[in-house]
Amino acid sequence: MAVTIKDIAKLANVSITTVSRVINNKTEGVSEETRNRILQLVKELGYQPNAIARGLVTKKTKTVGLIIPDISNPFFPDIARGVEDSAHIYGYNVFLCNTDDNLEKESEYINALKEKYVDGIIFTSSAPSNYEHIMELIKSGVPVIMMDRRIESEDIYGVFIDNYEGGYLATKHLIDLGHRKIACITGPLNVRNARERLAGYKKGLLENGLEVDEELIFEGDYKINSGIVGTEKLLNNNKDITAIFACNDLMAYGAYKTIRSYGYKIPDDISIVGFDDIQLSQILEPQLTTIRQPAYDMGLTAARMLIKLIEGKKLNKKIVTFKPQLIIRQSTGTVKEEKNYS
Amino acid sequence: MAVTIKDIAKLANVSITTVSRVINNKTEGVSEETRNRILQLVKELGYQPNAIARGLVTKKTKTVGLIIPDISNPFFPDIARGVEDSAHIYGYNVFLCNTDDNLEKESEYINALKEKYVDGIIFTSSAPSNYEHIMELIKSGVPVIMMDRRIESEDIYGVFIDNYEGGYLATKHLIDLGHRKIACITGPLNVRNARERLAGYKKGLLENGLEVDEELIFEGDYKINSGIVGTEKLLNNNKDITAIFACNDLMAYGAYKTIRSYGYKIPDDISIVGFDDIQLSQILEPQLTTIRQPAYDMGLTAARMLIKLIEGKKLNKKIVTFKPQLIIRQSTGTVKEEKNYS
DNA sequence: CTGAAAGCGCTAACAT
DNA sequence: ATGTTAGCGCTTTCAG
Repeated sequence: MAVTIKDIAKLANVSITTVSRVINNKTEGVSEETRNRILQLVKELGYQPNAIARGLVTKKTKTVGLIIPDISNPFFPDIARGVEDSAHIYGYNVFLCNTDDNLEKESEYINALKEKYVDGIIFTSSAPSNYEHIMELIKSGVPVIMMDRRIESEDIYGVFIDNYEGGYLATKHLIDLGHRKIACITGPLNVRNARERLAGYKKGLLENGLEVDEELIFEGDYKINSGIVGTEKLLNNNKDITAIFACNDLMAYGAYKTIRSYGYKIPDDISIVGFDDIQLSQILEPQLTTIRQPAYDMGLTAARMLIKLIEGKKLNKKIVTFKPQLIIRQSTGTVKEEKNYS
Repeated sequence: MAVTIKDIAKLANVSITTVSRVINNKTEGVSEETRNRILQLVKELGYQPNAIARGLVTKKTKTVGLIIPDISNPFFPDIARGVEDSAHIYGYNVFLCNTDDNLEKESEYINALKEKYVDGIIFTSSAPSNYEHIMELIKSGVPVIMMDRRIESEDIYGVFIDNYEGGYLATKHLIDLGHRKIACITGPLNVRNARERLAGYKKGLLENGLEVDEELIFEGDYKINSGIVGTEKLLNNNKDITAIFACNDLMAYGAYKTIRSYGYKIPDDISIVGFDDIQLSQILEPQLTTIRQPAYDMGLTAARMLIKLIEGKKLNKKIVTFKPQLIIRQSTGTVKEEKNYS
């Protein structure tokens, strides 16, 4: 068996309390001499504190849970990295949980994490409206930071992005370039951020004297394929579209594919704006113009907030909303005259 | 405080032992009647076992660690997902740890995970040759599965891919298409898999009567930028290159960039083969021909092996080596006559 | 079929 | 400055 506090105590001829004190850097109550003696032993024997035993008495495990839909979705690794980096700095480890937007799995993980006494949870829930399990979790006393996807409740902590503003920015950019027939491929509209991005799109249109044409709106699901299918539909029904706002980058990639297969050029024939700015959007040809979400920073912030909460510190704000940023690259351009007047 | 086994025992008028028995589904030793009474109480009170307390006595935590260089590197999310899925099936949770190929961080995480009594660890180490900390970890009794990057020791469990074969496959494909001047952008050569891919490349050349020209080999670091820089160097010094084997997809993307900025066409002027087959390689235009590593399956397998090990079951093989697969897409083509004879 | 008791390794009053 | 003691919530002999 591994060496314990008891072994050290015996060898140092002190009580386990004393050993515990020096292990935990309790400043007072131990003479320099005994402290050194113990530290020496600790090193010699390669003593490692048993976090499980410690957790049993302190009720703190220095462990947090990160519940997300899917780490293979390119939007999440950066978030996860931010969370983990931040956690690591403060001495926490993070449990990774993938729910596939499945409510049952969400509940399963919540239970598992509670049983393992995580100190807190960062949660990107798919729960569109049905978030009792989350409220219950919060009520049970576990600190929770909601992340990226907002639930309607007011009584939560969270890190989000201003999706409305993002949708607006994207649309405005397109309008500024002269586009008038601007289609929108939305996310799944039961998810709040999808509705917000769409609302931003509509605002952009309206504000510039353009009408919202439902024919130009296609409800996707944030996956590549719906970008492909959506663009096909849109293009087939509306020959005069000059621009598409895809509500995430993945669907923008799908749009690329369809547009190419139709023999159109980006941005000469059709401009595209995405949303997220995942790493590969800069690699694509042409590089994707998109609305950047600072995923890494959001992860960093969420973890920092969570740990403050855990450690009983005050938070200035319960909700941090990041500003989205328009990143202009090569997939958007001015409207070609011929098309404009055709 | 949360409800404990004790509370249940009191209310059910039985000892905690009995409660423990039904909680743990010990088949024998409890009458149907008491069992039901207890189960009823468990449900009513929302009892959740305390995994920490349990862990303290059983020395098992149903927890594993996953140590990788960087979850934001697109190669790792699929692996992580495989590991997590597999772990979840068996009731384990996984700690995500990013080391940035930093030996110190590796050791830090090893310590943290040991203190938290993880039942086992899946490890992609950057340790090129310097892997004492890993051997020590293994000696300390923690089951470890090495993953993706092989260390030289024989006395390990691991899940790898046949990198040699992969390098060979890539090169052979290019040769079959008529290429003779084939450059190679390698990974960091202190990493074994990079050396193996390079060796496979050389074998392909030699086997077909071509010479290995060191001028055509550039040592990269698996990151995009080294693909950019490497391709520049290669192209500047060797005007007659008709193909490049980039030892991972990320560097292939870099090569794309440079080749385009030079005004060349892929694959008409230069063919490219990558390695990994990360998700976005199908989205790129032209779609990348590459050597596929089944990342998700590798993760799945590693976790399954680890859990078998943890649970004391026999493993048929200590090392599982996956076969790489050539995925022919659009970035490779036959050599153009003019170029061939110029 | 059920229970009493010990103990996992540690922290935290409460002495001294 | 140091030690004694209780106990965190659970599993596990060992008895009955």
